[in-house]
Amino acid sequence: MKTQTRRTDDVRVAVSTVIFTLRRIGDTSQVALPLVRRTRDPFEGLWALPGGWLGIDENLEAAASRTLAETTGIEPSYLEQLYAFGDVGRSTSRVVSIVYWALVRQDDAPAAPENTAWFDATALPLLAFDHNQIVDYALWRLRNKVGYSRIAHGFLPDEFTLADLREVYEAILGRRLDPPNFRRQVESSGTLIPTPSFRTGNHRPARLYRYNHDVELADRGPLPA
Amino acid sequence: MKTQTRRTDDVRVAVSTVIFTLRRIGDTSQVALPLVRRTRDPFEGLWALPGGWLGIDENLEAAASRTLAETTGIEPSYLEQLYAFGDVGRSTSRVVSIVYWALVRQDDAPAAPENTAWFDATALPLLAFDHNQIVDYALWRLRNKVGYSRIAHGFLPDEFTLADLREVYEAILGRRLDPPNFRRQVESSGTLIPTPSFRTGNHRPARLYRYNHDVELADRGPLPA
DNA sequence: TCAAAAGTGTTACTCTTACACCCATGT
DNA sequence: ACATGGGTGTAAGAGTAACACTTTTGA
Repeated sequence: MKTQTRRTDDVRVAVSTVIFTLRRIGDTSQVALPLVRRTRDPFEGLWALPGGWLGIDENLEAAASRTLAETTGIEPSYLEQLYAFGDVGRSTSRVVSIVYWALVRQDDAPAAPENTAWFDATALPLLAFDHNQIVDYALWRLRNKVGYSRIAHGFLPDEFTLADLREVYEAILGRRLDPPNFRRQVESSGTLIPTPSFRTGNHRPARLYRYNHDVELADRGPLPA
Repeated sequence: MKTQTRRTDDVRVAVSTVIFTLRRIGDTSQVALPLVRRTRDPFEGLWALPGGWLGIDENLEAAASRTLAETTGIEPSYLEQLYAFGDVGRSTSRVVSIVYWALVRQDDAPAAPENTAWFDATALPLLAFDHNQIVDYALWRLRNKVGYSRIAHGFLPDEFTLADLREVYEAILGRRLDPPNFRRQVESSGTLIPTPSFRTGNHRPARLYRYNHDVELADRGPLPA
């Protein structure tokens, strides 16, 4: 057969990662992500998700961690597989991209390396490949997951106030939440442990909380591997 | 470097599919899936998910459809990507498996080919590779998805009674549902269109319904590709 | 007429939402 | 003292679950 001249071995595997963080803009927060400017042929000059080829002795998640570290210089606070993209037409050669999504805390993020910049996740330019779709899908997953998991923790330091936590939710969901109801919901979930400390500021001091790591909160699904 | 002797090109891509159908056992239904007996070296003799190598000019979903057709001889009523498994140790050579899961209607399923058999999804033997984990994860997704989507339709013919539909739910969820409450829930969802026909049987005739394909029911997520 | 599934009605209970109101602090 | 965010109370509404009850058929 004619098609036998191109074999299975010609399919290459890449790993890319959608890395989310929270940026403070004025009195509110917004979801941001780092992109890398392409310096090679397909889509040269356009912004793209950080990624690279899968090493032969490297697990998928390890490859995602590696590209993440190369881009942001830090460890992710959360990392999960998003989807495998492998349509024939999505690149000039045949590439199957295993895409991960991750959360990082802005605090411990050093300056972005050369050719890397952070963008507002809700107002991206035209990206290389099908990366606009991929980011949209990752954003949808983030918004969805914040509703039933402790994913917001990935944006917060060890100790935080309920207002801090609520601000994370508001930035992800893109809408304001009622503070009294929010308090009761997270309190009744049993995932927060109150500390003896308060954060003092302009007004009444707010109690600091930390996450209860014992409560696994049915993090949804017998996550494979 | 030493590791440069084995390159990215040595990673091969396979596609496997978890194919669910409903089998009638006595007066109840159970979820079943086809497995293929391995005839080659890694795990020879054990049962495994149907699958094969990704063709160079073949989309991921097309590869899943192909292996599905080779195993069951029919088109799936539903097909969705499950997860990409790619740990270094999961096979003797380096293989990244893109796994799909699918639904087929038992009616139009011909006899299983050589070396293929159908198993009760909740009582599987030891399978090759990490396929037990994979099936567990697919089952979890199926049970989860039945709660918020019209996935049950994938097991039913065009016209069906509310008892038929409820039986699908009960088989997937593994528990009995209250018929009156079930009726109201599906009726209020607006996804069903009553037909003028009834199914006559031993007792009071039951109205036949069909799915309303206009209602997209927020099938959860800007599913990529 | 009787068994059994089809289908309707009703009530209790939980969860969500909206919002009034009090508390404690820095200025 | 007062503005402001921290924190409590409460009541209306939606959604869920349990179950009594009526309807319609074949045997």
